[in-house]
Amino acid sequence: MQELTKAEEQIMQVLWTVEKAFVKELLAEMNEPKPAYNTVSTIIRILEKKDFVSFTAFGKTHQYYPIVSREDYKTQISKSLVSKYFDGSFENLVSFFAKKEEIDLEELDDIIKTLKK
Amino acid sequence: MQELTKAEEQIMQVLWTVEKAFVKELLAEMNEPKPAYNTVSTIIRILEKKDFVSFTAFGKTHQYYPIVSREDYKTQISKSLVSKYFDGSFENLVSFFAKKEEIDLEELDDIIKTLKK
DNA sequence: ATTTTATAACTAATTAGTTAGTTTTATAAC
DNA sequence: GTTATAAAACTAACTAATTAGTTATAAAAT
Repeated sequence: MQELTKAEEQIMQVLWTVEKAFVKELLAEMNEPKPAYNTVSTIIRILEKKDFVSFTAFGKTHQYYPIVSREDYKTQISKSLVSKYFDGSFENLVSFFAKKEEIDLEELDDIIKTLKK
Repeated sequence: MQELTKAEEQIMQVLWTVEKAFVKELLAEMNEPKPAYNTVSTIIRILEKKDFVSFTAFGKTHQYYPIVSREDYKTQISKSLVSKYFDGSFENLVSFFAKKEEIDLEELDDIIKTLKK
């Protein structure tokens, strides 16, 4: 699986949210300043070539949908972050941010208890 | 703090490891295929402009060192990941990867116990 | 003092990514 | 059937990033 560029990621985030969409609909979901219709259209065709999206054709128009899930993509990029900055260990990441008090220990404790059941 | 491009990040990773270095030394630390000396030199000057590195001059030659720590940078990019993919919550990230069994629950429990002391 | 060497600085060339105009084509409206 | 419309496909222009050659300059060697 390849990495997404900034512009590609932006489109994917929208598509992951709406699950399927025509270019026009993607554009509608985007924040100002909106890119040109053709810009979105170009990027989605790049995403097609990268095998991140596919489409169903309705006559001439295409309804696009993700073929890489948000979950799979976030798994990949999280792992890449952990490998580059936390020695490949999620435990290191947790302990790093727990020390910085960015993670609540009680809450974490609850999460573990729930998962252990 | 700005984001690093791929090439910039590569140089920073080396510099963070060796703590201070002349261009020649950075190059020596890099894996094949090694870039040209001038490539490294250019990138480090970009990093200078971005305020990621500074240097001490020895006559004409510069010994570069990071002015943004690895810790600060990894904090930033981790937060950016969490905000984009985990709804801004580290707890979400932990629970996501715990469910995928990428994080060992016992180990996590130990970490929490240690930190609570 | 002149030549050599090593380095930073500058600059040019290339490649990757982004943006949007133009063209083509299928469908819809008349 | 011709014209209008809307979308994808193609393409060009632009911007950002990468790579490395050329130049200038300071220090070292002779």
